[in-house]
Amino acid sequence: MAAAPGGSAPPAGPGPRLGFSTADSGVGMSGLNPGPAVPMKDHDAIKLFVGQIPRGLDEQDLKPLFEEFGRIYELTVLKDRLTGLHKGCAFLTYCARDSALKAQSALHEQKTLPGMNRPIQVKPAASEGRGEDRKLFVGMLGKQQGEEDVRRLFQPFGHIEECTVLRSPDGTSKGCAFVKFGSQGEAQAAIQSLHGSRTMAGASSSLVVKLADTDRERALRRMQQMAGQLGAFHPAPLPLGACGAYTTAILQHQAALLAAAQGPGLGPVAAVAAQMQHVAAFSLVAAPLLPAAAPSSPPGGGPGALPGLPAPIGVNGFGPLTPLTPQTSGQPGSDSLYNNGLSPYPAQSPGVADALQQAYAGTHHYAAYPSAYAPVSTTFPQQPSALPQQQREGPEGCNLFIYHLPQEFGDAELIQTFLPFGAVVSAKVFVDRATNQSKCFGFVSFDNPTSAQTAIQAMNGFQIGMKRLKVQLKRPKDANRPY
DNA sequence: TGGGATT
Repeated sequence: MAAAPGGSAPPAGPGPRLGFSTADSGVGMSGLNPGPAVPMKDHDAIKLFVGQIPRGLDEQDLKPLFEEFGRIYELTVLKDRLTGLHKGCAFLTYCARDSALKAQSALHEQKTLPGMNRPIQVKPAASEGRGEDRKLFVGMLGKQQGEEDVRRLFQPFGHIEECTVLRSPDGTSKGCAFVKFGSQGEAQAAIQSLHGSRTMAGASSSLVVKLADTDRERALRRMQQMAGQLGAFHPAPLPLGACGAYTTAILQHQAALLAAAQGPGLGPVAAVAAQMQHVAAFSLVAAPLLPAAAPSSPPGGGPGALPGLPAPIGVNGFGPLTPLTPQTSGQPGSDSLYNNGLSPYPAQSPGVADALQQAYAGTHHYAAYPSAYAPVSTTFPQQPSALPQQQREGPEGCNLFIYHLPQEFGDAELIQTFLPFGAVVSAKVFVDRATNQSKCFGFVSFDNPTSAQTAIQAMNGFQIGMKRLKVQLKRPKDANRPY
């Protein structure tokens, strides 16, 4: 085993030694390390767990049994740390990997030692994992870095069993790799030293070195990707309860646009109206969670007054702005959903525009609190149930660039904001990987250019606090390159 | 004002 650099010894186990060894797993152990010359063990040696050993047998007694499969590097009976009592099991490492495999196949559950009712257990120790705890995922590699470059980077930390750079079908690197070490300790040493330690040429962030996904995690990831593949967002699966004040206010704003569209034939705004029906249907799903709609419209042409829509439940159904439906305040659930138990919106019945201002002012107000009182994540709750979506661009003319987003805006809020204008294929707020902070811009893709144009019409210049949203078509990929 | 990935 190669020593880890920087003087930090890998925790996988002691090197060759005689006599006593210190436990590496919190159990007191006495060691046996046979042979006058200190034996070397193979870099790929396997540490075996041996179970169902009679309490009366110590290392010297067990040695002959196991030596017939090869030279023993280390054999240690596990003893209780406090009482020193034999725990009925041991760790066994042969010098050669092959010896371990032979011993396992010859002994594991094949014979029962005297006095035991169950057959002996001989199998790789849990600390050996199944490769999972010594296989690393490496991200943020430069696209030109190949296997050899990656090996050079990792070889100081131990023996590399596998090294694979992930590539697209056309052969270009995906900027990430798998590196499998001979031991867990080597893998951990590499993580400690390399993760975040440098930024590779051509990478957008510092090197990522972490344990690779387990099979289970991988399966989960696959499922999520499948779900993401289903494509455009349909309103129904989105958890509405997590909808934040901003989003709600924006929806109110959209409702205001609708209200302004009372006459026929207003083009894009009429398209919004069509989409709002979509949203109204959507809100039915969440209705049990939400305050009942006001039976009468608020003054000033509020959403309840919208003409031509099936039922006014939709817009009110979204709203945390309880002043619009004051009779609902105090209903179970509404406080925790919408007020964070902190500062209810003032009990008045403003017009939609006012409600908008209130919502933004309120949210900014929260953000000014010490984080212990009003963490941003409370205003915009995490949505563990929201599946990570596949990033997909829509057709030409369907992709929007949105700038001056509120700092707290996440993907979910972006989706909510633009959903009323059409089927959202993807929505992404850009996040600084180092700080996890939003960069306050993002992209939204629709499945048709009309939706995109409608969204620009409705939302470009929309004021939030001191800023106005900038909503425009995304520049084509190479528009920046002058030549 | 651009896509951070898991054989």
